[in-house]
Amino acid sequence: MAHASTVSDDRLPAYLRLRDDIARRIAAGEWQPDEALPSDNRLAAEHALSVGTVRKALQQLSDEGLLERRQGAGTFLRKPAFDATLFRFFQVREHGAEQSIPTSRLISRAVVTPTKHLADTLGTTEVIRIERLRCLSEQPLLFEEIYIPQARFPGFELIPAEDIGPLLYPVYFERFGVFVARAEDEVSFGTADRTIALRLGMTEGDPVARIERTAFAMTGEAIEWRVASGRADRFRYRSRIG
Amino acid sequence: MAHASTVSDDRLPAYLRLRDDIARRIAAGEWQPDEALPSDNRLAAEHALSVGTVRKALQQLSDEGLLERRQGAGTFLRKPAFDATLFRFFQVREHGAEQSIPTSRLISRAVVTPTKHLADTLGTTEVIRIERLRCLSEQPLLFEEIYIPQARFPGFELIPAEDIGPLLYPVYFERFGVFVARAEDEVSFGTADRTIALRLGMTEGDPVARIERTAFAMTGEAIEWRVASGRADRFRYRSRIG
DNA sequence: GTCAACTAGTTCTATATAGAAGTGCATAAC
DNA sequence: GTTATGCACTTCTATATAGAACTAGTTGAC
Repeated sequence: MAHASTVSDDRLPAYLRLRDDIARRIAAGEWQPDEALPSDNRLAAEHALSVGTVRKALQQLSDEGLLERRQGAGTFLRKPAFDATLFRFFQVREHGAEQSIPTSRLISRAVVTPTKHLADTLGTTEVIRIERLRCLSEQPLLFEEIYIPQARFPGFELIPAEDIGPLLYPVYFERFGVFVARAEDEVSFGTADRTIALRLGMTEGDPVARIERTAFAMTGEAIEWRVASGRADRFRYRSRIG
Repeated sequence: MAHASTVSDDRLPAYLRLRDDIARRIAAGEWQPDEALPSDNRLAAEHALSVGTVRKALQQLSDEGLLERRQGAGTFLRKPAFDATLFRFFQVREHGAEQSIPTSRLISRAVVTPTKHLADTLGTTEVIRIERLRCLSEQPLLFEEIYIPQARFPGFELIPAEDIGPLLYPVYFERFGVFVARAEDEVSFGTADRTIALRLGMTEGDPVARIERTAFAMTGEAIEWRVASGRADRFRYRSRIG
């Protein structure tokens, strides 16, 4: 097989080492979304483990949301539900209107030198800066500055803009194998500076809501830092606790 | 034993029925925080199940955060970490100051007739309304209106104010056996009306941040609805996703 | 008194096995 | 053609067992 470039700690129990191994193979793109993995029995035979141990590893990956186990059918790679979990804020509060996904427009992409705070959180001094504007029915809603480490996303600034959809995390995953497992948001309130006012079509000093987000990979390292600004009077942020 | 007033569906697998049974006994206060539950072997014998099945039930409760399993020591009821999970917003953003828990002052408690929206979410027409003001070093920070169903919290309005600490969820749990398992927050920005401005010592029309929270019990029913308002310029809300 | 060794009891890991429950496809019946 | 039936295969449930890893208290040596 020899599919593992790095190897789990030998002192870890077998089911955890198997979990890590499968997680790596998922990240390496060995299976496509909705494609069935080998069955419990096959995996047990291949790894010389008992079925119970294999089940324990797969169950954990299923709990973590990477896999989906369908009784009678098989174990499938789940296509990450990015929208539901990581892109659920900023619903426009119209009267009866249901939330629709805003359109996205890339404004700029460039390699920049980060501030010290940014360099610390991303752990590198070479980052790519992305500016993006989200609109809903032609109305500018949200202006985003996004920073990602160049080492993990080589050539991101060269991807044709039309290949980048309204959501970035799928792009991270499909083109760079980087899976966003967790994120931390921080919501605060402020006023529009010159550039934000320009982008959002407001006047300087108007109230804006700001979301600072740090996104983490499964390994725990910070993968992205972004700050999004939008009109405060339209802002609505939902969060589930527990 | 006969400790179960209601009983799980017979069609459910045994490990789930056991999980429900133990969850009920926890809610009924059968064990104190940090007190050890019976061992896997004892539970297996008492319920005429195998140890593996018992372990599966306890593991699930451990995943849900109700229990804590310590190898070699036993299985313990976890004291709910209310502060960390459910009361972590509204940090004052001073320069180097670490966050400290604000003091709380109850302003009023009364049985009121709810609005239609409120009656729908709480599922009753008899609710108790609580007004509360949170301060940090004498500075008013946050004004809260809290609504709870009278049926689940009978006599809450009669509890001496000095018996109610700075956090409500422990009171819900200890005096009424209601455990807040989950909550949904919704953050938005607006302007201060007359009463809010009065409570918070600001002038009418100043920007305020608003957090609407619906809290749910383990059974899934809504247990509390509250709206908290605070100065927008001091506001900072943290949220963890994934 | 102090410290080490032992011990009973606990959870954790791993294996093996049997059958139930569900899926998807091929084949047969009509 | 359409509908059953059967079958191979999958995951799920439940049991049993053996030993490892760990905890907390007791006993014993000094």
